[in-house]
Amino acid sequence: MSNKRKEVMRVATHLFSEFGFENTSMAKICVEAEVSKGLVYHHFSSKKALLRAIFADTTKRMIEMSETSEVNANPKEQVVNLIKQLFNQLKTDKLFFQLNLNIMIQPSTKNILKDLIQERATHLLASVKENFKAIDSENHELLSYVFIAEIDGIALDYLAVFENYPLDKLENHLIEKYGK
Amino acid sequence: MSNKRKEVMRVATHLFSEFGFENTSMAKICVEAEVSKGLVYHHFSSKKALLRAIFADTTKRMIEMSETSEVNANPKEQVVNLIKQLFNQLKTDKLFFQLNLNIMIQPSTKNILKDLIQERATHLLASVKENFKAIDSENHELLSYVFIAEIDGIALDYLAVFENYPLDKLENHLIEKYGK
Amino acid sequence: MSNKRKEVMRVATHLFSEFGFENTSMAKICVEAEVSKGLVYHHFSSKKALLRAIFADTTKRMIEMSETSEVNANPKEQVVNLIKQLFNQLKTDKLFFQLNLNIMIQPSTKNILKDLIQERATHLLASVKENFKAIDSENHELLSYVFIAEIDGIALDYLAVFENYPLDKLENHLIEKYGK
Amino acid sequence: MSNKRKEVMRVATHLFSEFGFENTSMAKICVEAEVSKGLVYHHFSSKKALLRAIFADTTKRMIEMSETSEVNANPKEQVVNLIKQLFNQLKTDKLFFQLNLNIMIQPSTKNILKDLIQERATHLLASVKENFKAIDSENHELLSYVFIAEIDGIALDYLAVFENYPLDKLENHLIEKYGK
DNA sequence: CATGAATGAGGCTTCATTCAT
DNA sequence: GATGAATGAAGCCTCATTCAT
Repeated sequence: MSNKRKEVMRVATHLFSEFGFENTSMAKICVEAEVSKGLVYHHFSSKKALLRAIFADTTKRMIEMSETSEVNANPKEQVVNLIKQLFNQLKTDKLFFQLNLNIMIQPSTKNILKDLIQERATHLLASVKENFKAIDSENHELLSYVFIAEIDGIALDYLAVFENYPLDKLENHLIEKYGK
Repeated sequence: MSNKRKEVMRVATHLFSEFGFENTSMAKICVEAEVSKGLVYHHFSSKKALLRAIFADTTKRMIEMSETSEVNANPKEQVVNLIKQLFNQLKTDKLFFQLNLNIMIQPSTKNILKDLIQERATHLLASVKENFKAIDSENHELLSYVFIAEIDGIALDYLAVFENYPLDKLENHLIEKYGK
Repeated sequence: MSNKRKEVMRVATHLFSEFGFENTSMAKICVEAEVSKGLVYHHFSSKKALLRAIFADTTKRMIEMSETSEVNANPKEQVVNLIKQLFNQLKTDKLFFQLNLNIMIQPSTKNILKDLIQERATHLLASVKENFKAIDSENHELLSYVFIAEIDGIALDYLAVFENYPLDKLENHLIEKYGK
Repeated sequence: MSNKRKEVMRVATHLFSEFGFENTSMAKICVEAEVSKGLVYHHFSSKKALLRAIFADTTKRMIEMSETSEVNANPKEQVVNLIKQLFNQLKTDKLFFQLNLNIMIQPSTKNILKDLIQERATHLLASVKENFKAIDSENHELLSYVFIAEIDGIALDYLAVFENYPLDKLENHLIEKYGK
C-alpha cells in the first residue's frame, strides 16, 4: 500500500540487521525513514508489531521463492539448485541473514515472534521434505532435518563464529554430497 | 577470590541466558545476587565488561574440558564421545547454549566480544581438527568445519527454530556417521 | 516558539546561578520547570547543550543591548553610562553574574563553552574598543583591556572575595577616572 | 608530617586545578596518589575537608611570601615588585590560579570555604593596604581595592576570557602606573 | 598507618508510546 | 495521513563514604 509504510519497513529491517532490535530506537527509524513518530504508530501499533510485520513479510517472500523453483524435474538437481541459491543469498545479504538468526535466538524477540517462527519453520521443513522424498523416501524426514541443520550451521559459523570462513569449500562439499 | 564476584557472574550468566543481555538490567542482577550496584561496578567496570568476563570464563572452561578428554586412544571413539558429550550438554543446559549463540550473533554483543569469540573459535577448531586428523588426514580441515557446522546447526534448530525437534534422532545420525 | 522550552532555560539559568552547573541536576530543573525529563531532552540534546543554549542566548542579549546604547554622542559620557549600567546590573543580578564568571572559569564548563566564550569576548572587546577609540585612539586597545579587567576584577571581588565590598566607592572611582 | 598526606594534597591540588572540584573523584585522587581510599579518609575526614586543607595551606604560603618581601624600603618599588611577582606566578602556575578563582566563585565550594576565603581576603587586603599607606595615606583603602581588582581582573581575563591576552602589556601598564 | 570490598543514593540519558493539532 | 511536543519509567553508571581486616 502506502509508500511510507514500506519505507519504514525497509529502513527498520536495515537498522535491526545492523544494530539489533533492542539497539534500534523508534526515533532512529523515524529519522532514517524521514517520517514522523506519529506516522510510524499510525501504521504499526508498536515496535513489536513492526518487527512482526517485517518477519511475516520475509516469510512470505521466502515461501514465494521456494514455490517458484519447485517446477523443475530432477530432484537432486533441485537440491543442488537450492544449495546454490541459499549460498548466494548468504553472500549477498549477510546482514539480513544475521537479523533472522538474531531475532529467532534472542529470548525477547523470539517470544514476540513465536507463532511466526513456527509457521515459517513448518513451511520450510515441508518444502525441503518434498525435495528429499523423491531422493530417499524412507529417511526423507531425518535427511531434511540434517540438511537444514547443515545450512543453518554453516550460516551461523560464517556469520558469527569464524573470521575467515571457507564458505565456498563448504558449498562445494554440500553440492557433491547431495548431487551424488 | 571474592565470593560475591563469582556470585554476580553466576547470576548474570543465568539472567543473560534467560532474558538476553539487553533485557537484563544491572539492577536485576544486583537484586538477584543480593549485592549493591556499587559492588558490581567495583568488580566489573561496565555491563559489557561483565559480559566479557563471563564469556572468557566459559571459554576457559571449554578449553579445559576439551583438554581433559584428549587422552583416549581410538580417534573415532573420541569423536563419538565428543558428540555424546555435546548433546548431553545441549539437553542439560539449554539456556546456556542459547546465551552463547545469542551473544555471538547479536551485533551489539558480538562487537563487544569480537576478540574473545575469535579466540574461542580458533581453539575449538584446532581441537576438532586434532581429532579428524587421525581419521582422514587429507580432508581433516574441511571435515572439521562440516562437523562444527552440523553441531551448531542442530543446536540452533533445536533451540530456536523447531518446536518438537527430534534431537535424539539427529544424535544417532551423527554417531552412526562418524562412528562408521 | 515553545513556551516550555523557554521555561526550561529560565529555570535552568536560575538554578545554575544559585547552585552551580555541576550541582544542579536535570531532575531538579524538571521539577522546578514542571516538565518531564523527556521534554528537556526533546529540546536539548544534553545538559551541556542546555548550558550552551543559555550561554549563547545571554551573549545574544548582551550584544543587542550594547548595540542599542551606541547611538549617543559624547564618548566619555558613553563610557560613564556603560559603567553605570554595568554596576547596576551587578547589584541587581548578582547570581546571574556569578553564573557567568563561574562557567567561564570552571574547567569542565569552560571546555563546553570554549567557542562561545571566545565569540562573546571578541564582541565585547570590539564594542569597548569602539568607545575608547574616540577617547584615546593611540592606546585604545590597551585601555580597553584595562577597562574590562577593572570591571571584571571588581565584579569578581564583589561576588566572590570580599564580604563587605565597597562597590559604590569603586563605581565612583571609575566614573571619575573615565569621565575625567 | 606524613609523606603520603602531602602527596594526597599535591595530587588533589593538581586534579582539582585541571578538572575542577566536582569533577575530581576521590577514587581518581587515590589512584593518582597511589594510595588507598582508607588512607585518604584517615588523613582527611571528607572531600570537603581535603579541599579546605588545600586552601588553607595555600593561604598560609601566600602570607609567608608576602611577609618575606616586606623588608624593602621604597614603597613604590615594593608595589612594583609585588606586581612582577604576581604576574610571574600567573604565567608559571596558570592551573593553580584557575583553581583558586574557581573554588571562590563556584557556589558549592565557595560555601565550603567561606571562612577561609574571608580570612585570606582580610590578610591580603591588609598587606596591600600597608603598601599603599606609604604611597597615599589618604586614599590607601580605595587604592588597595582598585589595585586588587586590577590584578584579579587581569588574571580572570587572562585565564578564562580571552584567548590571546596581552599579559605583558598589562603588566607594563601596571608597573608604569604604580611605579610612577 | 593502610587496604579495598561494599553500600546506596542519585546523576545523566534513552526510549516506547500517546495525543492534540 | 501526518506531525512533533510531551510523558514517565527505566537504564547504566559514578561517587563519597564506611568498615572489617
